[in-house]
Amino acid sequence: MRWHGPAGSPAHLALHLGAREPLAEIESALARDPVLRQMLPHTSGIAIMRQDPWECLVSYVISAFNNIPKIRLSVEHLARRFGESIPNTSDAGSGDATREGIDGGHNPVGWTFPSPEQLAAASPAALRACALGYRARYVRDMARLVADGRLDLARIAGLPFDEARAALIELPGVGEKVADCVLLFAFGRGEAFPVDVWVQRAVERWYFSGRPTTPRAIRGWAKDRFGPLAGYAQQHLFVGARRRSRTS
DNA sequence: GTGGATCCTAAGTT
DNA sequence: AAACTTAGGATCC
Repeated sequence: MRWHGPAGSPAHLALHLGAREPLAEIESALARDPVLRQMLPHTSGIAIMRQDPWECLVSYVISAFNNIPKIRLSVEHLARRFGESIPNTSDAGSGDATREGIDGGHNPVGWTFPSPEQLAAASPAALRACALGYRARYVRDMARLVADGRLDLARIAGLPFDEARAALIELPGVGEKVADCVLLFAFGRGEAFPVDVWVQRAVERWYFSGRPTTPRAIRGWAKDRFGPLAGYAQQHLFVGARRRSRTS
């Protein structure tokens, strides 16, 4: 992981993990929604992380049309092959309970996530060896954009929501869903509501009485309904939908 | 119960 | 708008 400040300092770790989020307050607000009120006993405790924008961007580009075990594998490969080893790391964190619905934990303790410069310098063949498939080109192209100074994620972070979203969507491999993930998990824009297949199914089933809808319509609906807590609502719906789908 | 071949699947984007 | 890489999971011998 790349930290915003002094590596591993408790304050920045807490920020990264979303540990300072007022979860009780957030969840009691969400519980005004009947669907979420019923869901919360099963999903309580979700915190939205504040990820490094670059790591977040790459991770979610890799996530498209992919499955979670393989996403983990790819991120781990990237870190091991192109990142820097972190000396003197304890194993703290690896045995921790998984924070589902959140991209944390994809990068194993032991290596930093590679910088844009490190990935820009990687050969296409070496990137392919990270099991990225056709996404390898997206990762390399984005790395070059940042390394060359043509793309400034910190600048985008400061733009108004819609402008930042539009700028992200310009990037190779980034569509609306991935852009919303970066807005939510890296830029801390709580009004972002990433619509993936799970969330779409959940909203259609639990709010639209089974009527098919478009991701665009769902985003508009979510913004109206949940406002600045849309991202949190999305996480609870995502986790709830996935838990329900598993045989148990 | 185990091991391997085969088929299907997957946090969307182009 | 059909096609996309490829490891993992499911199913079936």
